[in-house]
Amino acid sequence: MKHFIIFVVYISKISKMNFEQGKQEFLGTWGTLATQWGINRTMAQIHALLLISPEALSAEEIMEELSISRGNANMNIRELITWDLVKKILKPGERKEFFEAEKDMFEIFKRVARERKRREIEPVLKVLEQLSSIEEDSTSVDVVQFRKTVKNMTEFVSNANKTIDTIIKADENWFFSSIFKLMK
Amino acid sequence: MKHFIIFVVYISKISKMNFEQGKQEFLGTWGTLATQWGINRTMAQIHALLLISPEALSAEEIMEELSISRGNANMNIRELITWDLVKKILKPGERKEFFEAEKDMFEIFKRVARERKRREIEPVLKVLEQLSSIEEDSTSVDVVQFRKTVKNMTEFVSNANKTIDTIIKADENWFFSSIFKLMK
DNA sequence: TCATACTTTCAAATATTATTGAAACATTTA
DNA sequence: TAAATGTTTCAATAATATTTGAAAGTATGA
Repeated sequence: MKHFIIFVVYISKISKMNFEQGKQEFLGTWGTLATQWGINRTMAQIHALLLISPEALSAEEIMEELSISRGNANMNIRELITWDLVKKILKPGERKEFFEAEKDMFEIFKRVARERKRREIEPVLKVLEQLSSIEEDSTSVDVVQFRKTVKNMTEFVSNANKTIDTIIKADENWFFSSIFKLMK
Repeated sequence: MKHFIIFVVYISKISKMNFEQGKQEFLGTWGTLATQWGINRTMAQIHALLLISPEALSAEEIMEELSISRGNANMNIRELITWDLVKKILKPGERKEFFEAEKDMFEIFKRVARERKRREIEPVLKVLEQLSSIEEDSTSVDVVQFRKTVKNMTEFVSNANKTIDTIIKADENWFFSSIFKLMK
């Protein structure tokens, strides 16, 4: 009996979702996902909120909707702006700043790719380059395997880097249709 | 003068790197990178250590080399095994378990892609699916924009998911050469 | 079966990262 | 210029995630 009730509650929870619940679910899911991606929860939630918002929102409205502090909101909005995912809007006659998200998914993807490339891939390539020039003429298996690993990794990361450049320049339809042609 | 000395120290640091230093730099860099990717530092360092090691290593050797505790080593080795990046080796006559990493970079990339797809993309698709069925026949701009966002996102994530499937099945040379052909 | 050699678990300690909120700072308007 | 209205900063605090290490668990072989 107990299990039956739990089951009914569960079903009604997923099937009778209204707008407000759907919205909360969306913001929450996006936030959780972001955590796994090394982006912080709040930043992702603000972005998600702006994505589903037809109008640009003020810092106040964002704080209110997500129940977060002024400082937190400010920091993460700024960060979203440096990622080029959100822009500041000044409405004529209003003194307040408003914020609006880029809404095209492929565009979002490309901007995230560009930022991650800059922050992660490029520094790694620099280190790998340095490592390929260690001065050790030992022929021990350790050194040999180290060299081999560094070489393979450099090659791979450098190819991946070029691939990302391609994607960044690509147009969505062209990109996916090219990829899907490759599948056959 | 002070700056000159700092400069010389810096240059000698990057140019006179020997094997031991190079190794530490490699382990450290890989660990840092992993943090940004939502993977923990130790897991990445163990993987890196096994990558540059010509022989399979025991838990003891891993603990020793990375100065980590037994529990930590064990947890992260197990996690690497579930990601299919490391496998257990039983040497005949030895009672101890040894561990060995997959060394082919493209293979590593594919296995990480497979795992992340399973852990991140698929759950998100499930949520998006649910969200596209919210019962709200309001025609408010909010609801309209919400529907639009969910629809676009579903489409994009689903294409990305298929793309990852393609990559997982691909062979390295074929994949990169196809991508590079697209660039022209 | 028991001693031994090894692996796994998990609660507590530690380290890391995110968040708050009040104060400082900046800009606009009367 | 002062008051009003916003924005930004940052030290303190809270929340999360990682790590330790001792104890429990397991498999091996004499």
